[in-house]
Amino acid sequence: MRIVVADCTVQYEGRLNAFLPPATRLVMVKADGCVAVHADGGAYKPLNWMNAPNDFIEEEGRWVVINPKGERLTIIFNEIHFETAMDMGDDPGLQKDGVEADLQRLLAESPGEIEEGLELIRREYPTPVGPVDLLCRGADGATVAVEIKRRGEIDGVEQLTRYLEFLARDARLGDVRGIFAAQQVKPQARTLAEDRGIAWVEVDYDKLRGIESTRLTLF
Amino acid sequence: MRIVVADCTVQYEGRLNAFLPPATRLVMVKADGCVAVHADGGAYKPLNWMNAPNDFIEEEGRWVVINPKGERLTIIFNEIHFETAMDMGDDPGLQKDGVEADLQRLLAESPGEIEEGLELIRREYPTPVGPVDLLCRGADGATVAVEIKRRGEIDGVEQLTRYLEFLARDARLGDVRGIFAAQQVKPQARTLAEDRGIAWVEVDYDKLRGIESTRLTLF
DNA sequence: AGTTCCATGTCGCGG
DNA sequence: CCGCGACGTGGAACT
Repeated sequence: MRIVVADCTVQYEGRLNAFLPPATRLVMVKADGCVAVHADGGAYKPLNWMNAPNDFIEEEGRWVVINPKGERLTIIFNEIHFETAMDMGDDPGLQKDGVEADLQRLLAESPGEIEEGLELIRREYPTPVGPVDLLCRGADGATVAVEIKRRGEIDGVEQLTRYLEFLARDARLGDVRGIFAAQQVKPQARTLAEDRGIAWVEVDYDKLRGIESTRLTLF
Repeated sequence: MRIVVADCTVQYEGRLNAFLPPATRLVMVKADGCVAVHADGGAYKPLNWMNAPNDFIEEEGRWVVINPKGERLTIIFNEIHFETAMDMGDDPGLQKDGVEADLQRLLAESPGEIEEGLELIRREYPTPVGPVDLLCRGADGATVAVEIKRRGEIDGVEQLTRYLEFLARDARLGDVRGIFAAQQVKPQARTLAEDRGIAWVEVDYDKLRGIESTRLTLF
């Protein structure tokens, strides 16, 4: 990784055009060739950047970075205050727990936590407009499409609505209804779901993880 | 801005849990108190971060960063390879051209580029579910709602559908139809639009900008 | 503060 | 390689 702190101007021409007037900024070049220009504030996002892979033209006081799509970043260095480079080696990467995939897996193992008596038919049931997270059978005999989100917002309800439109056309499935399951369901999403006859339910991730660990202990 | 290059492990507990095994990384602390942990690769996004504002507890070989929502980032430094700090001052900020607002402005000036004979009634026409980008009159006399996106995807069609539902109830507007305009319209968005009787069109930003510069030259 | 919507979104997976 | 959906989405504008 290479780090330069300098007074510079920056121009980006690509998906849009953007320009940075002269000021002191940090320019970071990573081992994979990506470039980021950071101000001393404004969260983790750089003011300007180019993702790898890049062609890198280095001239006196001027860098031109071009990617295969023809986007171009030009950095003009007025004065360099500080510069260093170092080798950091590969990174083992980030381990995550608690994303939507984890939630879906836990609910597939315990569909009864969504609704009493619910049983899984299959995960990722395909439709022409995308896969239904969980296709289930309800205690009432109906086919139940479950859409799972970490945060339940209006577009999740729209998504489930589209699935239900298509599932309803499939005579083999019989009666079809929908359940919108999320760790948190926003008020507007509740309203829209209810308006469309879709049930919604908030699920407790920690409780599900508890159920899983109990199950793993048993077997 | 403060920069530390160190062998470290990092843990985040908040909206999810995430863990970084020991490796050499760059830790950046900006003047506003935000923290970012970068590997030497993987685009501009840090592996882990905390946005400002933060409480910052600095102990020997260990930083704990806590935000008002109770999310927590813990960095344990095994070995520090390099450290520096510098004052970079305020940044004048980024100037952009070519975002959705610019596209909307250009299309408002040249609605005929969306459809032959189209004339603007007004921009940001209000409805109870949000403003319609452009409300126009078609050559056929119909009222035309235009939704503009840089990249036309399925949500944009949903959005326009909601507007059309409301506009259709307003008797003063007469016949109402919709056009989905974007620099690029994705296949699924095309399909959904056609299914709902909504026209879609791809527009050329550079051509529009050419038309504008011609117009500015003329007057 | 809460909500909505854009973004050079980025990222990862599957066809 | 493209399409599609999740993301600790972030961030800004507006209520």
